[in-house]
Amino acid sequence: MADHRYDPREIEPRWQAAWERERAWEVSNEPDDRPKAYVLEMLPYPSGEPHIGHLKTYSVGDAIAHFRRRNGYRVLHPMGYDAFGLPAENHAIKTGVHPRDSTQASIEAFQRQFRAWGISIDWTREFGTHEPRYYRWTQWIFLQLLRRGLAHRREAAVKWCPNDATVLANEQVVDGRCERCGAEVEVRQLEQWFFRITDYADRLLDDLDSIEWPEHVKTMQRNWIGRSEGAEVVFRCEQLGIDYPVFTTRPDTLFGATFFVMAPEHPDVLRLAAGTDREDEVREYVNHVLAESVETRGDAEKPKTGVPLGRTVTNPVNGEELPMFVADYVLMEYGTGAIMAVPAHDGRDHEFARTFGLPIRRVIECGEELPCTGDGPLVGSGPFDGGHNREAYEEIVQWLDREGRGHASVNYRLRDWLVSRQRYWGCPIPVVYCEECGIVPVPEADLPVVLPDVEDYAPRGRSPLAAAEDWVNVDCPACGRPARRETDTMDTFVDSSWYFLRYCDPDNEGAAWDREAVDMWMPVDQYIGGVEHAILHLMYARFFAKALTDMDLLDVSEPFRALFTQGMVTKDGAKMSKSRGNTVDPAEISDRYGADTARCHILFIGPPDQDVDWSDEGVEGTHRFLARLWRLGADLAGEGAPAGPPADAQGDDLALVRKAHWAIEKVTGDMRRFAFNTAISAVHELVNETYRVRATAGPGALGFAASTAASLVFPFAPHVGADVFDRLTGRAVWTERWPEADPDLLETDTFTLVVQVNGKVRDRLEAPASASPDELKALAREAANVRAHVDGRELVKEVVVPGRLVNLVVR
RNA sequence: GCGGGCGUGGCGGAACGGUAGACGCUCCGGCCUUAGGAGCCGGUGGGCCUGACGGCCCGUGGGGGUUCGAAUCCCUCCGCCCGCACCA
Repeated sequence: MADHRYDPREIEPRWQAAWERERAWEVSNEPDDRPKAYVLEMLPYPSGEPHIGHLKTYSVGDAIAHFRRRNGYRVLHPMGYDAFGLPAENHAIKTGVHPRDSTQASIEAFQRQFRAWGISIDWTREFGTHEPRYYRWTQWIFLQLLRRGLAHRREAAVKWCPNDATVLANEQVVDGRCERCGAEVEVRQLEQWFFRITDYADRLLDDLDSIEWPEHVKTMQRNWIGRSEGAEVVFRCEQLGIDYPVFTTRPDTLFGATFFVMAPEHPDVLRLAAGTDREDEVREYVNHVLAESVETRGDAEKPKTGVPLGRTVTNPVNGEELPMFVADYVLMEYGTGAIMAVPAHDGRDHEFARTFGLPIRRVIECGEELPCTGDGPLVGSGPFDGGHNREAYEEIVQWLDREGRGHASVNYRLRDWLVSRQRYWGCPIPVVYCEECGIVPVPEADLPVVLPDVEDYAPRGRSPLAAAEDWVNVDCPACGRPARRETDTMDTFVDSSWYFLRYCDPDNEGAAWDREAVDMWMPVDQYIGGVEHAILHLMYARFFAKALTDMDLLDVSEPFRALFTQGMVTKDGAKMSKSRGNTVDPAEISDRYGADTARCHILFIGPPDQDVDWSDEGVEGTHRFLARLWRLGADLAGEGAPAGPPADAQGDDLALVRKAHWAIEKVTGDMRRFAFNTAISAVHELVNETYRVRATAGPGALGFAASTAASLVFPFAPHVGADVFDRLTGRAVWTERWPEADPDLLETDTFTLVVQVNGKVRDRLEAPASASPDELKALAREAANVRAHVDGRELVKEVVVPGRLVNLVVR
């Protein structure tokens, strides 16, 4: 007789040991006859202990991995750590603990938790991105990009975080602040390493149509790439004999241009003003703007400022001389850093014109007040007058092209990816600077360039690596003369842009991956992670896949075929944070209730793609449910109940067997659409129903219902699922084929016919499933409560929905 | 400002255009028990009529529309959330 207490502390380690012993989740690279499925959750950044968000991500991913396995797939489900990064380094600055040590401690905490949660991971493929055996190949990829011209070094105005003393990628600046530490970001002119992600802008945009991603994530990526079609138009400054091209999306408004504006960073601004009476004023203005924080500068609400340059340019379409200005609302990094201003049809130009008393000339009759951006016939536009602006758009572009004054053009918001970081805890950039040879790549045979130990991690505006003199000074690989290593490290997003490839072949010492291994497993069939990576990581990884494919190192230009973004876990409706004191520690939950309860509950409380609120009361309910299932299984097993359904079940037996098949059908459908919350509800129903007929149903039906519940709950609560299934059947549920509902048992002899009169429910009655529409109508008309609403009125229509309802329309 | 999403009981949430509120939490009642914070069974949107069985009305943010029938589709307004934002 079983001990009748559900004891996860005994059950969970026992099954975890069994899975480890059997290497249940390991897959080899030897092909077999099963189709492959690569199920991957975004790799964790190891900092401290796992939080509740990790529990959710890996609970979702594990449910998918289990479901695929039991549907006959060979599932690759690996784990690793995104181990380089600022937090470990900042911690090192504060405490003196080497980032490697604090990172290692955190990795161990993650490993412990993931094992305690019973996540089905192939641990043989595990690695951290900070290990030389991994980052050797990150460096190798850098060299391949360098060779193809996709990595290059250039001076540019870049975002600088004064607190972290490093440059940042555009994507890491949020509202003018450093994404990591919140400090206001400055702009600095520095020479840095970039990846040419902009070369891939169109493909990054177009290929979104080929992948199964949430629409809102695709939209975010499209907006970030920000493709705009328009024209480049050349305005000439006759005084200096220089042509200034501008980008515009509105060539149709060219006759409405009344002035011309350049960005303060434009290299010609001071040169243009030189010698005019505006020279001092311009210099002062430019200095003032450059000192402004990105946040202040970017505020669209603040009043327009600017200074005349004392020069003019010629409008190519009508020969008009337009006064030139410098103003901070024009950005150097977009278009050409200069614009034609059409105050009648652009809000910002309008505002500027009003402030400076500049002419505003309407060129489109759109029937609205100025400034307007609507469509209509052109006016004041010379030969183009009267034509609709949409058509004039094309005609004007053609005219510009013919005259050699412009051409159709496309612009992107996307910038090249700035990858240098002046920080210690990252992957060293494998190049050497030689006075004779310039930038020299480290020979592939000399990789990895191992990150040296240093004493002082504090950033001083240059990488802490610069202090490691022994390491920095090397012989030039090309000419052998003394040279110096690059001391910047790579953005950690580089590390995570290819890790999913390394999982396919993690131990390869001769190459980043074996082509066959990667061709076999890639792409990732189901990727799971937080929506916070919708732009950064997901864009960079797509770029890498495309670049590597172009280099013939890979066959898949989209790395993640399907993406699932899970919502946040909140507490009391608010984001969890230590400062708010509303954190829920997943380790504490799984210690108290068991990992199954923790995992199952986080999936049960709401749709996994939405934000869900954690409640400490609610988790008791899930624990109760699992305990009920376990006790049911233990009791029935103790009574020797067979797990097979009775051959010709009747009465309660039949009803219960049907309920089990209903649950199979429901859970299977819900799994496919990631509706884990309703899938778990269906198992609740099956367990509840089994208890209800516990005294009257036969052991065969009861055993079948309980073992089916165990089988269905396994993807969410694998330990309980395995234990109950084993007790009832003696078999390993994880090797069992996912159950299939018997269509005959999903059908019933009768159904509840809902009868409506004028759309309102007036009665319900049991009707034979085989009844024809006419028979259903007849039944409906006879229903007692229906007659009270129908008698004495004219029946004008009868709507029949077979198997569901009849609606009688009366007047 | 532009783009996307959401709004359902006391709470989390269910509902191919077809029984609104599955399942869980909470609360209430019953059984079991020396006891029960254990377990098992039942009830739990609001209002009204009825002794009872049962019945009627209202109800998915507000208003309007399409439909035999709308939480679901369309229009409009309100509120909340997310992304982008002086991008020419």
